Amino acid sequence: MEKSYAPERIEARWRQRWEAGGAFAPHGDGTPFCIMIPPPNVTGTLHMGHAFQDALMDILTRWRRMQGRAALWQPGTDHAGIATQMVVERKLEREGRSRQELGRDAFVAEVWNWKRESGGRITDQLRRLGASVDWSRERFTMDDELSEAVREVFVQLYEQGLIYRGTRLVNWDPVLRTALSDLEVLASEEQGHLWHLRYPMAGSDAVLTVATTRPETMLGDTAVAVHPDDARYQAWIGKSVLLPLAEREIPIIADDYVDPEFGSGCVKITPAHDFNDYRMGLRHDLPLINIFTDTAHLNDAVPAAYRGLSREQARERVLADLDAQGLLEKTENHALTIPRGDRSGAIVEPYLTDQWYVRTEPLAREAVQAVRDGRIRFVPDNWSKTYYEWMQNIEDWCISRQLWWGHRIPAWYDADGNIYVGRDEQEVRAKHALDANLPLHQDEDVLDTWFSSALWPFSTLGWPRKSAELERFYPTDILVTGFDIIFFWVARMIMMGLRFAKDVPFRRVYVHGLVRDAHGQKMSKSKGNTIDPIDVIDGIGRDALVQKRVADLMDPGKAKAIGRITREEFPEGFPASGTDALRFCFAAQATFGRDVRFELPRVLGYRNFCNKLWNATRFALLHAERLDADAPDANPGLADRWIRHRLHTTAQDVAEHLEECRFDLAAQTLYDFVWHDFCDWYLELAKATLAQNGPEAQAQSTLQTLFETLEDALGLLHPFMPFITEELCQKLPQRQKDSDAMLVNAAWPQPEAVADAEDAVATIGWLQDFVGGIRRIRAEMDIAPGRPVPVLLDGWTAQDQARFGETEGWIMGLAKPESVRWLADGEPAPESATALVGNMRVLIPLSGLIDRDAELERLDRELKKLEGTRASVQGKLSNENFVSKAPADVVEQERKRLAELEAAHAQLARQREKIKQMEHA
RNA sequence: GGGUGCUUAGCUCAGUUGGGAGAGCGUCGCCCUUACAAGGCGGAUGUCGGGGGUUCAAGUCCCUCAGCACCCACCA
Repeated sequence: MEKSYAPERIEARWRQRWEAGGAFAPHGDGTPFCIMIPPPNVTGTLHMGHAFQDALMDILTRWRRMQGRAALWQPGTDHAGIATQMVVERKLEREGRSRQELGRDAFVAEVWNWKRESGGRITDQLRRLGASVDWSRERFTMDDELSEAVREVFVQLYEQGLIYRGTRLVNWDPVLRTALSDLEVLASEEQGHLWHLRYPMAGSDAVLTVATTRPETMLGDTAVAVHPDDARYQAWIGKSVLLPLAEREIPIIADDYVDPEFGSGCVKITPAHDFNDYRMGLRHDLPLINIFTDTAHLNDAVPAAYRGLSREQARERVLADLDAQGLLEKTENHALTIPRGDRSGAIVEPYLTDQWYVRTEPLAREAVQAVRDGRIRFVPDNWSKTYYEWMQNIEDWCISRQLWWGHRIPAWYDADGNIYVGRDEQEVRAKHALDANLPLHQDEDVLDTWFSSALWPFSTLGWPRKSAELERFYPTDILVTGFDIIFFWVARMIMMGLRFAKDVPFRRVYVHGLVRDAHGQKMSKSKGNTIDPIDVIDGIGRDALVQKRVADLMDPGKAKAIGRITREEFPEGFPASGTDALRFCFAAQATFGRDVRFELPRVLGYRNFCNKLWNATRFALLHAERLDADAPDANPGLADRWIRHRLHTTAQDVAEHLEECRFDLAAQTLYDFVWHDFCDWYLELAKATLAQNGPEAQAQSTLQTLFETLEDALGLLHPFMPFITEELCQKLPQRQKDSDAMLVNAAWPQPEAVADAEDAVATIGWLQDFVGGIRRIRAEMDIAPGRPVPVLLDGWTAQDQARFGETEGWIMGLAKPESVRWLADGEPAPESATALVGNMRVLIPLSGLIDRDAELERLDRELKKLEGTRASVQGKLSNENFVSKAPADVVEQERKRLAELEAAHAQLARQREKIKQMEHA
């Protein structure tokens, strides 16, 4: 066995063997357990967020599988409409081609090609993480079966009156030239201006001043509004102004919406290009004048001079022209929120179009109820508040997109514009008894990507067929996802699941935080602070890392700064940490309600943990030959009982934490057990036992405990660190017999409770104090660990003697005293350094070894600490209220504690006095 | 304007129903002790953001202020 752990040597082998062995398909007839992977973009690459999320899902899946559940982790990818279309369009652009040039069919074929080429990348990366998804069930949102589910849901919703086509203002992305849902629009706080424009009164010399942040839209104004109670404008209501430049007369109306305090108290109304104005237009029956093309250039509805200008050009031109006419009163700086498309970054334009909508209110009502009555639980629970908040204010969902990549809307039109919705053209013709010669054309638009994602929990399982998988695995057990898509995805899955699969899609939703960089910054390509999880696993050189970060930057000017910062932060690049260390790191960081900062040193810490585990196994294997499988069961020794008890409680705690999705606590518990209990103490104790010439039965008991504990620890760690645990487990002597048995298929360890654990815990604790005391004196007095020192014991009890009798061999091995002598009652001790074990004093005589002043200083420090604690306990106990009101057991505990503190203090004080006197003598 | 979360050691974070402030990393000292120097042993380090309240007792519950972050929202 290699002296050090080298992850790259073991991971590929096990990935291959697990998959070949069909380990990831659900098997057995245990209670089903199912997790749906949030399908990543098919052409995307794995980022830290995925790795984090996938690590957690895999921990749950592997754990449940080991518990005997028929576990299915359903994999697959999403077609990601806009994102994928943009990527392919950009690729075409580089090749000097364009989507429009190709035409729809050729373009879609091009995207499929792209998907075939690059679609395997993210699934390969998922494999690298050790994700135990059932690859045989991999799905894609545009698979035939899933597309069928999409059409089925669309048709049924339409028939239920929950899908309709409507003409309204939508969020229009003029760069992508498609409608967007509300969720795809992000508000960004930006610095702008507030322009005060003068609108002359019709048939009068007076002017009305309106304030606006978008002067270019004035060409589409169809009214000016004031507050009905605003004294300044009472006389004007009902009259009209002459709209400058456009030379149209528009009315002055009164509406509560207007805030008299803001600007001039007078608002221009552009119903076709502003959501508020649109609503006001409806209230006052105002005409709508659309002045934009779908690329946000001015159209023919404006005077010839402005036609064809972009929004930006139009603004300048309008302002200049107004100014020239003396109609620009003033310009103020003004901060405002600007809506931008989440993909393109373009300023979104409210734009009047025909789109398809889902009526969400009835669906949302059912979806809220499912969370209210606990059929779905958010973990942590506070996310349910966010969910309610949104669901109660939900707007209808615009589901049509003017894209080519996606599920085409199953609606057909005849020449008269009649709409026919159906599963396919044939069905539509049959259903509406349409003549075979009547020309029909299908809606050009595709559905919002999230429409098919919303069906994922049941479409992947075979719906609308009543498949066995659907029957077995739906509702799924838990969804693991980020808070950023609660609205996009989680809420919509709940709505669709309840309506079509007739039950909740999952029973719990575990919401994790965002993975940020070490400084708490969001990772992004443009900031140049992204970290590829695969690079953490395999390691990457500094220069390669820099190169990766500066490649394909939107703003190449940033390359230099990014390079500098990267070199500074990672002068050595990343060392290879291995998948297990990365996974364990994620688990350890997965606490509730907090984003996680990814710090390389922490991963390295867990790589060291892997190495520790590796070497602990190596140690055990050195003794494998001595293990006699046929040895009769001996009475387990003290240390054996102690470690078995610790193993038992560890296993229980880990399972409890996992039930509650406290991955951090589970990981911490395992880390502590393996490193501190098993390696630091038990292996050292076992070493001593095995080295001594004691009875062979005792050695065999130790060996049995050693190997069994190690095997169980590997089992408990397996969901977190699948590769190294599988590798090490195979090497254990008890595993050698059955070479086909893999840990991935093993049962979750359930170590037995130890009957007389209390005694073992107390005695080992006593031993730890004893050994620790001597070590501390050595360390502080600069006595080399190997140098033998005589030890005297004073103030001991029969119990101390009994315990020493049980642990003498270990103490001699671990603390290396030259000799141990029990002082008789009243026997004078030489001046010594002191440690306390309970009330017994462990003394190491000063002669020649110990610095008297240093020991006095040390004692003073100890005494001061004791005095501080003592004072606080005394304070409590001398408080009558505490004694009378606190529970009796708490009071009793404090009394006991005070007695202990006082005894300890007395012992040390006595010791100090002694040294002091001897000094004077 | 509504809503949520965070503030604990130099750094990153645990601290479950109120009852002796913890871990990892870093740091300091000693040690290449035959599983592991990616290691061992030991040490130091905290007005638990500020203020107020409830309580015998508050990092933990309540109020308030401050700072940071995020989400939602139609003020031109």
